[in-house]
Amino acid sequence: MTTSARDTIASAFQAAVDRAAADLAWPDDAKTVPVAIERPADPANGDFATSVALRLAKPLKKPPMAIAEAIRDRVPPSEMVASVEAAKPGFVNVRLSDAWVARQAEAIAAAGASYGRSTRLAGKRIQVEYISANPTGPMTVANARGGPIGDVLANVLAFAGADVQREYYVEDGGTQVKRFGLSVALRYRELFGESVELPPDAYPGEDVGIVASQIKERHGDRYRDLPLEEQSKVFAPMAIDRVVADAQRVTGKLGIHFDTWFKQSSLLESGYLTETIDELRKRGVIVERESVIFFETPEAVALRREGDEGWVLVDAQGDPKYLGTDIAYHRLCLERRGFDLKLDIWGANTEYHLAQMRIALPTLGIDPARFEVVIYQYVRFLHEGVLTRMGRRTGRFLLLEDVIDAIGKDVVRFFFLQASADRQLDFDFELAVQQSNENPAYYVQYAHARIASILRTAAERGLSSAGADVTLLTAPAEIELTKLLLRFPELLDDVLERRAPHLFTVYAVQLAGAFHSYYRDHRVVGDDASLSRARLRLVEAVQLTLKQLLGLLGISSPDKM
RNA sequence: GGGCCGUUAGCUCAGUGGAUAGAGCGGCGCUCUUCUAAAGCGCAGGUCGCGGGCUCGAUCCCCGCACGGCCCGCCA
Repeated sequence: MTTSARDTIASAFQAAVDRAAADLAWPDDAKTVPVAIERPADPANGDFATSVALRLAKPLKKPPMAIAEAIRDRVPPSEMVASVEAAKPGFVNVRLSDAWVARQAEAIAAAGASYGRSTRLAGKRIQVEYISANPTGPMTVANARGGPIGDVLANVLAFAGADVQREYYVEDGGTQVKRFGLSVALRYRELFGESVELPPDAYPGEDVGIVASQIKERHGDRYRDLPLEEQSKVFAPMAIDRVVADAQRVTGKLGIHFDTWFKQSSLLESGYLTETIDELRKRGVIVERESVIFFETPEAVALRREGDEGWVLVDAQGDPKYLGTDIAYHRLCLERRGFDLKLDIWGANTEYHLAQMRIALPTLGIDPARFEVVIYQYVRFLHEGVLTRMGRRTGRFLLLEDVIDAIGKDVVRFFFLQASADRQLDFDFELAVQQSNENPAYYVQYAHARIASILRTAAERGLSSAGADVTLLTAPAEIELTKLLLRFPELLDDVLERRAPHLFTVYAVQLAGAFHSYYRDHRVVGDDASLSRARLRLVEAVQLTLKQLLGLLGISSPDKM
């Protein structure tokens, strides 16, 4: 269980403001001003600061510096704080005590694998659903982006004590699947020398042909004389099984291991969609026109474009449509499967669907706060020198597995987690291969391996950190490095709060850089045995933090490189 | 027509109201008889897309515009 230094200082600021408010009889509206804590960019301004005095100046009608001084004088004394200052134009700056910081190196190293862990989400059951690519083709770099994002968020939630289930939703029940079956059937016929014409909505990718050949290898001409429609029906599930098996292999290569591969077809077979529609009907949000079942509320109507027929849940043939199925699926997870929260990772093209879901789920009495979605922008790739959107339906894509095989899972994961999900990514395969040895992922791993090397050397010389006196850590670089370690718990809070796993990579590079720099200038295993022990303890803390980070990122922590 | 995301160094990107805007790669120049040079240090490189506004203070919030991507299906 780890409380961040930031939280501790924030409480101190809050206490100081509360006391000032009481002592000086501040009016009530002063209490609405949040006591925000920030980290000054310039170390000359200390380690933490609050600008609350500047914000209070107007409601209190007093000069900000006077308010800052009043707050400064009421910050409770603490062994962790070396100084509290009021600074122009009205900041209150706190500097941590070097001695306290140095002692944290010991605390961190002693915490071991529990460093950063908390129980704040204990008892919460959370399903994280990610990737869930249509089972109609191989995993591409485009749909892979949700993988690391979802996986790392799942890791962090679990690290904070949540009971997390990782789910891959296999959408094997829809129209696209029928098309896929048809495309495979046509390719199957082609293998027997028939000349076939692909309809415009068929899948053009070569992977379809591969599935067809696999079926032919396995079953020969057994299905050759069936009518096309029959072939499509027979081949669709076979093809999907193959694709799902591939997805399991490829996600496994990425270090992603799902707890459940939930089939949409099982939901449909269970009758839960019908039951859900009945419930929606009871709640008065269903209309039927010409045998088509629509979801309809004033909000839904308002969102529709002019001329739009409505939101179809089930068509006139009785075939369930995506919105209908997805409402039932989410209801199943939140009402029957017992999750307190469902966190989905979706691609950018689902924006409209998300708006629909946000309207539909509350009509079933589901608290909207229990359904959260992280949307990520698309990955484009360089195709014949031009940036192209990937799409299986266009047959233009870059296979995830090829990329993993070429540059390794650690680099792939790191790459996807460097940019915020909001930002579109461009992937240049050639460049990625070319630069795979000059990669920030290696930079971070190398720091871990270097420390392992130091520890080996120490062991050879019979030296260990046992009984280390970390108060000997007084060099500025040692204090700075330890302060950086103290940011790790803050970072966990930020990643959780913002659902922003990319913050980990940014910090990891920063921490690795600080260590590499320290390494050059400070001999860890040296002539002075007590100083060596203290420094060993520090680098153990650094290594441990790196290991926690890499573990959360799902990247290996090598002892040798 | 409406909506969502983006626009920061040559390139890829951090920085979600604070004090002098950062990193990696690329460029130039240094540093290995050393606990791992997959590293370190230095230099060069910016009208934070443009124009307004709110604010003591804006790369960050609001409005407008431009550019790029995505969405507005009885596809998923």
